[in-house]
Amino acid sequence: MDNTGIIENNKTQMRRGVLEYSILLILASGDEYASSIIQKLKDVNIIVAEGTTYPLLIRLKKLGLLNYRWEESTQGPPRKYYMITELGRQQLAGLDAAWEELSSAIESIRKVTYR
Amino acid sequence: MDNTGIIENNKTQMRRGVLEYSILLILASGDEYASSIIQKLKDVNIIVAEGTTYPLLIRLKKLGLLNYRWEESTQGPPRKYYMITELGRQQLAGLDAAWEELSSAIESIRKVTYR
DNA sequence: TTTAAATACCTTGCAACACAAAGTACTGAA
DNA sequence: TTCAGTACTTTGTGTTGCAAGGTATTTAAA
Repeated sequence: MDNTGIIENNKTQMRRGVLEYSILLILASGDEYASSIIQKLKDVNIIVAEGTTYPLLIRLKKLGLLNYRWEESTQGPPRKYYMITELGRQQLAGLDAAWEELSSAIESIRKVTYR
Repeated sequence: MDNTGIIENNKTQMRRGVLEYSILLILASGDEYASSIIQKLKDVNIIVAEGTTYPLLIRLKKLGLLNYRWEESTQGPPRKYYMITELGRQQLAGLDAAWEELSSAIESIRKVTYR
């Protein structure tokens, strides 16, 4: 049995839960295109694949949390810059609360365990 | 479009990521049976369904992270007490690190956003 | 003795979604 | 005109949370 696999798999699971939240957070401080979002996440050790990010952005657009505009690049093909909508900001506030609730829940379980 | 649904769905996503971790944490401080684990999670506002918990415990058992023993109850049917194995404790240490990495990642993105 | 309520555990089918892999398209330099 | 770099997209697969429905045990009331 591959033990590192158990951990790796679980890191994926954890990442999963906060991906939408992270992306909304990033877009709340400025418009970005997909590759740049992926890079910003990588900078804080949240590794996410293209095949995850693109469909997710499309989904958030469909839900009305994001919009996008095309913008020329000086290097390479045009970029799809995503921006957060008013609805997106409202939802982000809810996710903020959800994150705080969750992390304080985990902290309280950890306290009991590592007394 | 049902907006509360977006949040609810995402809380589910977040929960998802930390479920195995929470359960290992709980079992690291003492043996418990499934209903009791569900209740302890509910106490810290992590709501998880039976249909999630039972298959998960079985999976963790198969992976060798948990074991169980049957124990009579003074009220109702016998209970399946789960206990964490040595391998489980090793994996838990890895999940601890993963959790700290993830939560500090989120905090650093939040700092940029809410300057 | 039968019925009901409480407790506990388990299974099935569905839907969501992360990701690897493969593909399309644009640009500029060799 | 070929290649490398950048960017966006789609398909298929595997995992897994959960609602719903089910089985089994115990105790107590009717």
